[in-house]
Amino acid sequence: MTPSPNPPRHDRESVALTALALLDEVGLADLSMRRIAGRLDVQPSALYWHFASKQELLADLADRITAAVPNSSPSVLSTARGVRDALFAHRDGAELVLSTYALQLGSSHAQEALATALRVEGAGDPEDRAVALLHFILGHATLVQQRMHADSHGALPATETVDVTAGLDRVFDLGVAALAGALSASAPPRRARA
Amino acid sequence: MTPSPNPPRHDRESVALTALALLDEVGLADLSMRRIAGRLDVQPSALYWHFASKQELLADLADRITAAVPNSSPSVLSTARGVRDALFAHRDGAELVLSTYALQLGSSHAQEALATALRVEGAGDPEDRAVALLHFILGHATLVQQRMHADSHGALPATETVDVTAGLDRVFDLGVAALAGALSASAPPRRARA
DNA sequence: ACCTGAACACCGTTCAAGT
DNA sequence: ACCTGAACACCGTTCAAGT
Repeated sequence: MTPSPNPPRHDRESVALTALALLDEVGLADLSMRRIAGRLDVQPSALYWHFASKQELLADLADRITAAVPNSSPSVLSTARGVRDALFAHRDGAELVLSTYALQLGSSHAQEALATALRVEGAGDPEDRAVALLHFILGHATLVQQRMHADSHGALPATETVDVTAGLDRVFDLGVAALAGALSASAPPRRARA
Repeated sequence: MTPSPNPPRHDRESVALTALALLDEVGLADLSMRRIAGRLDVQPSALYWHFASKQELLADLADRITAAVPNSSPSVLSTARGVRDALFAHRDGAELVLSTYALQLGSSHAQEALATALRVEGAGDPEDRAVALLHFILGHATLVQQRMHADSHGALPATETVDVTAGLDRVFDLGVAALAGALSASAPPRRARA
C-alpha cells in the first residue's frame, strides 16, 4: 500500500536551484559538491548523475544568473546596469560568471543585449564595443563584489567604506559612457574635417 | 667537520619565486601549498613559517606580477598594454591579480601608472578613469587568458581560434581608446555652451 | 630561525551495487 | 531513472617537537 519506496527526489533543475540558494548563503569558495549534496539530503556521488562535473554545475548557475538580464532596455547605460545588477543579484555572481564565461563562444545573452542597445544608439563597431563593455562590467563587478565581501568581514580598514562604494558607482557610469560613445575610436581620425 | 647539518634552506623570496615558476607550469588551479612544498623538498607545513596563509602567498605573487609594469610610458595606450602584458607574462596572471586586487586600497602600481599617463594626456577625471581602465584591463585579460588556456586544451571548437584572438586585440585597443578619451563624460553637458 | 611529523577537517570524482 | 557506500587521491592549516 505504501507508495514506491524510492521515488526520484531531484532533477537537474532542483539541484541547480539548491546550489544557487546555497551560493548566496556561503559564497563561491565554500560551495562544495559535498555541501550541496548535504543540503539535498543526498550522497555527494548522487550529484554526478545530474551533472558530469562541478564545472558543468557552475556553468549552469552562471547561465541562470545571466539569463536574468532584461533583454531590451531603453539605453546602453540601463542595459549595462541591468547586466551588472544581474551579477550583483547573487553572492559572488560576477566572479562565477567571469570564471565560466570563456567557455562560451561569445554568444551570451548579456553580450547580445549590449550589442542591441549599442546599435539602437548608433554607436560604431557595436559588436566589438559590446565585448569591451562586457569585459569592463565583468571586471568591475567582480572587484566591487570582492570589496564588499572583504569590507563586511573587516579585512579592510573600515574608514570611508561608503566613499569608496560611491566612487565605484561613479567609475561604473564613467566607464559605460566612454565605451558607449558614438565616436568610432578605431577609425582614422583624419576623416573628421570641418 | 661537516658543516652545520640543518642550514635554513629557504626564505620568503625563494618560496615566492619557486611558487611563481610553478604557477607557469601548472596554472593557478593546480598551484597547491603541497605542490610548492614538494618542489622545494620541504614539508607543506614549512611554508607556514614564511607565509601566514596561501592567500598571503598569492598576494605576494600578485604584487610581483604588477610590479613588472613599466612606471612611465609615452601614452595611455602603451601604459595599458604594459599592464596587460605584465598580466600575460605569467600563466593565469590576470586571474591571480584580479582575485587578489580587492584587498589593496586602490594604491597599486598599475593604477598609478595609468593615472599618470592619463594626466599627461590631459584627460578629465584621471583618477576615476584609471580605475575604470584597470577594471577593463583586468576583466579583459582574465577572459582572454582563460580562453587561451581552454583553446590549448581543446575545450573549445578549434575553428577560427586565430580570428577570435585577433578580434580580442581589436577589442582591447578600442576599449582603451574609449576610456582614455579626453571628453569628460561625467561633467554636466549643459556647461558646454557656445 | 627554520623545519619535520602527525594529525584534523575537509575536497572532487569514480564505480560497483542497490531499488 | 536515481541513489548509496566505499574508496582514491588529493586539499589548507595547526601544532608540538626537533635542530
